[in-house]
This record gives sequence, C-alpha cells and structure tokens, in this order.
Amino acid sequence: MEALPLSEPVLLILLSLAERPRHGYSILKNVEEMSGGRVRLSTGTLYGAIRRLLDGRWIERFKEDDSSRGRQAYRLTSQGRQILRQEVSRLKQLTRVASLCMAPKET
Amino acid sequence: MEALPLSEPVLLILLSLAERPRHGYSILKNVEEMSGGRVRLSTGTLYGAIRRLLDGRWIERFKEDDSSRGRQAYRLTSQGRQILRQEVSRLKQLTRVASLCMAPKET
DNA sequence: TCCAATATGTCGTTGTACGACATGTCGTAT
DNA sequence: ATACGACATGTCGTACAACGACATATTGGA
Repeated sequence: MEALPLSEPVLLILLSLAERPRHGYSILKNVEEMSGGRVRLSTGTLYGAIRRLLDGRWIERFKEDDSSRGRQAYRLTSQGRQILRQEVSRLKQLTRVASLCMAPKET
Repeated sequence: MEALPLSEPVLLILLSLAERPRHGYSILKNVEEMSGGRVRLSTGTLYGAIRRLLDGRWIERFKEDDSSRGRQAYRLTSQGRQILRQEVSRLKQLTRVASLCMAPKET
C-alpha cells in the first residue's frame, strides 16, 4: 500500500461516512457542519470524489430502507475504514511535527 | 483572508522554514527527515512551490553569509508565519473532528 | 402555485504535483 | 587528472483533483 496524502475534501467525505452511511446531499451538509461551516463542497467536488472512491472500493453503494426518492446511500468498505485510520494517524503525526517546528526555541 | 487548505508538500516546506532559513536542497532533505522518509519531494514540486510562495510573499529570499555557491536561502515572512500558524491550528481542529467521527459510538 | 430545500449529476477551466530532463559545482578517492 | 557521488537549481509536459457553473427533478410548505 502506497503513501497517500488525502485531500481535505476526500478526508472529510470519508470521515462523514465513518459515522454512518449517508447519501450525497447528507455528506455535503455534514461536512459543512463538521468543519464549522468552513468547508462547503461543490457538487462537482463531491460526486467526482464519490466516483473515485467507488472505483477504488473505499466506499460502496448501500441500500437504504427509505429509497423512496432517487437517493443513493454510500458506506465505507472495511478497506476504506482502514485507509481512513491510517490517514488520520498520518495527520496526527503531522500535527506533532508541526508543533515541534513552531515551538519557541531554547531548552 | 480566505480559507486555504494547504497541500502536504507546501505545508512541509513552510514547516521546514519555520525552524530556520534554508536553501532549496536543504528543504528537500529536511522534509524527508521530518516525515520519517515518507515524503520525498521532487525538485519540480519544490521549486514550483517556492515560486508560488515567493509570489504570494509567504517566503522571501534571504542573504546567507555563505553565498559562495549558487545557493539561495529562503525564510518565512511574518505573513507566512501567521498563515502557517492558522493552517496548523486548522489541522489540529481536523484531527479533533476525526477522532470524534471514528470514536466507538454510545453514550 | 410558487419557492426554497432536497437531491444528483456533468462540463470546462484552473492549478498543483510530480517524474523526467537539463545543467553545473564541490570534495574525495583512485 | 579524473571520475563519481552528493550538493544545488531549475524547466517542461502530463495527469489529475478541485471547483464554479450549469442542468434537472422532487418534495413540502407558505
């Protein structure tokens, strides 16, 4: 498995799906909420990313009981969850390094 | 000031310069070291990023006492340092959210 | 019945990352 | 002397992700 620096949009999408399966629009709103309103994904970004995540088997389609509308739910695959864990741990490592670099020098 | 999700290469370059002024090749080696050998920037990535960082006044050229060779050192501007602080705090926020999302549910 | 929110998707543009290529210097071992 | 690896800086083309703009359709409420 290669070293993969996930982009912020993709990371947030995966985190959103880590909680529970969601459909596209729900991801959009949840990402906005999670980021405190800072990140508002465009649908272009969202559905492009979903396409790539499906192709890579990081997420999969998920049948909702409420499929009354054209809604399509997605959920993490176990592989996707594993990658996400990896990525989050990379991020924590990065923040540790960052804190060291920016700490006031001396003793 | 806009919301800016820094890419990993750019973030590491800035962190490298947060410690002390460096020239290009030194950044290259330091980034590799900081990331535990995981991130090895290509020179294309490095000098492309340096160009953009100079243009945006996030970094500036810095005269080294040892300018015997063609070496050109760079350092963070105060603006660059401020943005870096912002970005690191954004990253910490992100890891906090991530931990919440991936925590085992209940109570 | 109009309108906002919900919901999904495509397309073209823009910019970044990156490998490949090009060039030159310095110090050291042969 | 010279060949070689590390040091050092840069350009170019390609591939791909992000994103705004656009297109469409449904649902619930004022």
